[in-house]
Amino acid sequence: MTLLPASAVPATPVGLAVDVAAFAMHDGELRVLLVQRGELPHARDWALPGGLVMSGEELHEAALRVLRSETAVELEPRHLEQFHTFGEVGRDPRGRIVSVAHLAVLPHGTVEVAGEASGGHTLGAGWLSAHRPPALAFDHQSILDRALARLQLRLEYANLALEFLPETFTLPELQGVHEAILDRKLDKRNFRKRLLSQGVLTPSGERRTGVGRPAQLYRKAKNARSAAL
Amino acid sequence: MTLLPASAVPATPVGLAVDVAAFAMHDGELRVLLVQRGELPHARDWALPGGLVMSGEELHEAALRVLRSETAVELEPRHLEQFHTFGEVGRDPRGRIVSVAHLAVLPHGTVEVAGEASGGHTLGAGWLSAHRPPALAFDHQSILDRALARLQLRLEYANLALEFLPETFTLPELQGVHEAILDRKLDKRNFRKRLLSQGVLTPSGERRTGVGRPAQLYRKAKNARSAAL
DNA sequence: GCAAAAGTGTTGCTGTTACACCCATGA
DNA sequence: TCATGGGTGTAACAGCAACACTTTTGC
Repeated sequence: MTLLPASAVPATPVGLAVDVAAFAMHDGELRVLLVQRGELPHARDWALPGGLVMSGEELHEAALRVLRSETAVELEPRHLEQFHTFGEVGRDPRGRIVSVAHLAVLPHGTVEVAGEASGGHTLGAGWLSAHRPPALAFDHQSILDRALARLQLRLEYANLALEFLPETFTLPELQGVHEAILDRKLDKRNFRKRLLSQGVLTPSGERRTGVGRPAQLYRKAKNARSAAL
Repeated sequence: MTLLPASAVPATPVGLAVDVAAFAMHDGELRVLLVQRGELPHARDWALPGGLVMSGEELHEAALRVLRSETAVELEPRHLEQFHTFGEVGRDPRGRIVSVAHLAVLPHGTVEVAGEASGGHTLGAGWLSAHRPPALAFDHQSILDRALARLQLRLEYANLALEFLPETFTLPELQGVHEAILDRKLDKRNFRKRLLSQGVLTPSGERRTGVGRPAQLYRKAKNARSAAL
């Protein structure tokens, strides 16, 4: 910290931004929130929501603001976490911009509202396939890749899958979330054994009826971690 | 990214810095490189080397520059990795400074040279106990805590312990590095079994003689990972 | 009674822990 | 020969992967 003049902070010509990879489940698929750019560079391409950090603003506040302003919807993430900072010199043709990338998880149902929105500089917003997205602007594909990797990590260490679901849910539903995030099928018996032995789920007594045999409903147990490293 | 005017990058009044937690082994102990501040705030307190990022400079280049300029020594890290970005509004009394924290590993022997140095604004630099450091300036204790946690993680996922040692080393020496990083004793037999079964070590044929029974020397195998998430 | 989805156990493998004695060398 | 540190094996346990059939409901 000693290269800093003791007086005031010099305005370095390095712009600081946040980008947000916000995930939710829709149609049994993992979706990511993307905005379609309305201006150059990369006009009409899809991009992660992002924007410059303001001076009095915490990083996570900037992430929330950006999420809301670019989608015109009051999104309430269940989880928000910084996961990497992207600062390669050539990553943005407009100048030197370093971006702190965030991972957000939005609960079930969120996906309904954000079909069409119009921030100032976007053509719209949408929830698109996270594993097979369209071509993305800037280095946003790298950011998304890394966000997915972190999300997959968090399945093991925290129980982040729970945050994608409503308060009560069935085990097959939870398994579906894991499968969507990992992008592969899991064994039903092993999954149940593992999850139930962790003791983070409590049966609600109710059952969900519908097609086929009714399923036990569970909810998150009182003692559930959420953060790690 | 859409809150950015398409023209040029506005100079946000947010300063971007890097801080570096550089580790090395000395006297069988894990040490971290600290500089003693020569000016306010926190004059005479110890701090991690750090400084503002310049506009054309990659983040890791800034980390290397800061490491060198504040210690007046040509340090050649074996590993350098960004691990978290610290941006809390009140973390620096001089203004809004967001800092991308880096973890560096320096090889055995490095510790000899950096006893006394004099960058412009420091009283000196030194390698101090990483697990029991003196009081640190700003939020540098939080940064160090997180750096240690990441370093411990990297013992499992990469084989970062190897980077602390010279090209050839004995198994007890390697175990010593693990113990110093984890700050606890390990079982000799289990450690050997685990490391040898990983196949990342190849015996060099030579033995190290000295006190007691001579020890087999090993070197890093050709196929060794170094990075993960 | 049939379609659809929920639920259930066992076996083998692999990795981890705990634990105590003998071996090779230099002084 | 003794002090010093290097090197070795086994048994219990936990966690994980593979694998197929029965149960409950709605129609």
